[in-house]
Order: sequence, then structure tokens, then C-alpha cells
Amino acid sequence: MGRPPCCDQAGVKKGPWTPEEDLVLVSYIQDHGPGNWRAVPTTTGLMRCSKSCRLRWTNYLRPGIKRGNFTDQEEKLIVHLQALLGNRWAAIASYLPERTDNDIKNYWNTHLKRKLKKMAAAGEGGPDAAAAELKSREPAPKGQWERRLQTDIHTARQALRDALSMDASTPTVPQPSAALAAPPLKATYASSADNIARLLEGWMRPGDGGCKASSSGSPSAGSVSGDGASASHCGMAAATLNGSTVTSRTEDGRAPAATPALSTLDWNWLLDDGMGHGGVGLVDVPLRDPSHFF
DNA sequence: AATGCTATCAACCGCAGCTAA
DNA sequence: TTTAGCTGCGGTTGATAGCAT
Repeated sequence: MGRPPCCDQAGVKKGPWTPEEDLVLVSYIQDHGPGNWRAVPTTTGLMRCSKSCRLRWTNYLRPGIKRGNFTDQEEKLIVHLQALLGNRWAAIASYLPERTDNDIKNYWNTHLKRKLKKMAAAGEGGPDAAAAELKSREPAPKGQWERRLQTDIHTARQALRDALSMDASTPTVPQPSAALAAPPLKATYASSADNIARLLEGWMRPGDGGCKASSSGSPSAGSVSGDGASASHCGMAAATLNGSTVTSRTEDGRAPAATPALSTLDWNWLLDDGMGHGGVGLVDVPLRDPSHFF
């Protein structure tokens, strides 16, 4: 219904964030936890709208974000999930805990889309097949959303099995800790963000997983969209700072209800269950072998 | 070395959906 | 039931780094 007027207000700063602004934002989140974004500009004095603050945190400052090139494994998973879910980047991102939906979206638009077109142009199945392939990647009409949500878990399981079985030589489960061990390929301002992330070390507390009671001020913490600010936000911090704690990505509720972020247990469940039941109850969704894209 | 082109990605915009009053 | 407030999501844009000429 109503739209927040924040971004239209005069005096609201736009454009790239400065390290100082990042620090202010991180300090705020350190104290209050993510969420209640509306209060951020007024509380911190940041001349940014709430959306900008949320976006900055979600896509950049949030601990546990993996930067740098996508692995083949990730690429295949994205291709497969995109075929299954359409352009629901948040849902797709929930299966790649260390990637933001923005990252995945950008990667799809800049790399994968072109790659697929290229391969289509190369005549894999002919132009018609290529067109059909691309068309099949159009998101489904809204009316199908609810029904498809119910199938997402099952289809994602199948996608995972397919994607993982294609490359048995590489780790079969996305391993945040392992990924974190890999140095970023690109040194940008992200390095500053890393430094900021280190500031959060003081935020982490032994014994409680480093979690700070953070969601009390978040009006949406209990909403359907599942802010889940305290628990998962802490988890992500743990991933970055511990390097050994596997985490999932639900800190600001970006993971839809039917496609929850996955912890290690979730991954195990996802795979074990899928393997164990051999697709029992699996909705009949045609799964293409993504290997033919590469 | 200068210029133009391309690729990348951070950030913005506007809509949708949810909750609370 | 209606309306306002707020957050989340996906599409798009703009700045700029990197590469080619």
C-alpha cells in the first residue's frame, strides 16, 4: 500500500557509501541488530534512507558474504535453480548462503545470460530450441507462485542432486567455511568492508555463538517474511569470524518461507532426504541437465 | 599515451506484500 | 474492513575499472 517517503525526502544522500558511513551503520547494527531500518537514519544521523541502509548491509556489509568469482559449482546451481524458480533471486540466493541476491542477479545478467545466448547461437538444438530455452527461463505468472512454492523444496533438492552429481570432484556441498578460506580474487572497497567486519569481532561473544540479542527493535522480526534478525544474523557473523561455523542466510528475511536458508543440518537433510527417498513425492518438474550449458 | 568500448557491480527505483492500528 | 507504515524483492541504471585500438 503506502510507500515510504524516505527516498523522496530532500537531504537524503545517494550514491556510493563512504567508509565512515559504513562504520556508522555497522556500529548501529552492532548495537541494535539488523532490522528496524526505518530507525537507522534517525538514530544514527546517517543521511540515507532506510532502504539504502538495508541494502548496504544486506549486499555488502553483512558478515559472511563471499566475494569474488563464482565457482563452477555455484554457476551450475544458479543455472539450474533459475530454470526451476525463474528470476526469484532471493529464493535462489537462499541456496547459496554466501551470495547475495544482488550478486546472483548481476552474475546472471552479466555472465550466465550471455553464456546461454552464446551457446544457443552456437546451435545447440538450433535457434528454435535456443529461443525455447531462453523463454523457459521467464518467470512464471504470479498465479502459479503459490503452487510452485510448494514444489520448490522438492525441485531444489533434485536440482542440488543433479548439480552436485555433475562435479563429484569438487566439494559436493557448498561449504561456507571452505569458501571463506579462499582469498577474494578482487580487492575493492570490499577490503574495507572486511575490515569493518572485523570490527564485529567485539560483537561476537563466546558461549552464545557470538549472538547479540538484536531483534527486539525489529518490528518485522516476527513477520511472515521472517526477519529472523537475531539468530541468523548472528550465524552469518559466526561464519565470517569463526570460519568454522556453517551458517545460513536469513538475517533480514530475504529467504522466502518455502525456500529457507540452509544450515549444515539443512543441507544434510536436503541431500540425505532427497537421496534417501529417491524423489518420493517429487513433483514432476522436468529437470534439464545443466551440464549441457557448459 | 589517448581514446573509445565493454564488462562489472553497487546502488536506486518502484511495486508487492505483510502487519498493525 | 480499510488504511498507513514498513520491509523485501526484482528490474534497471550509472559509475568506473579494464581492455582494445
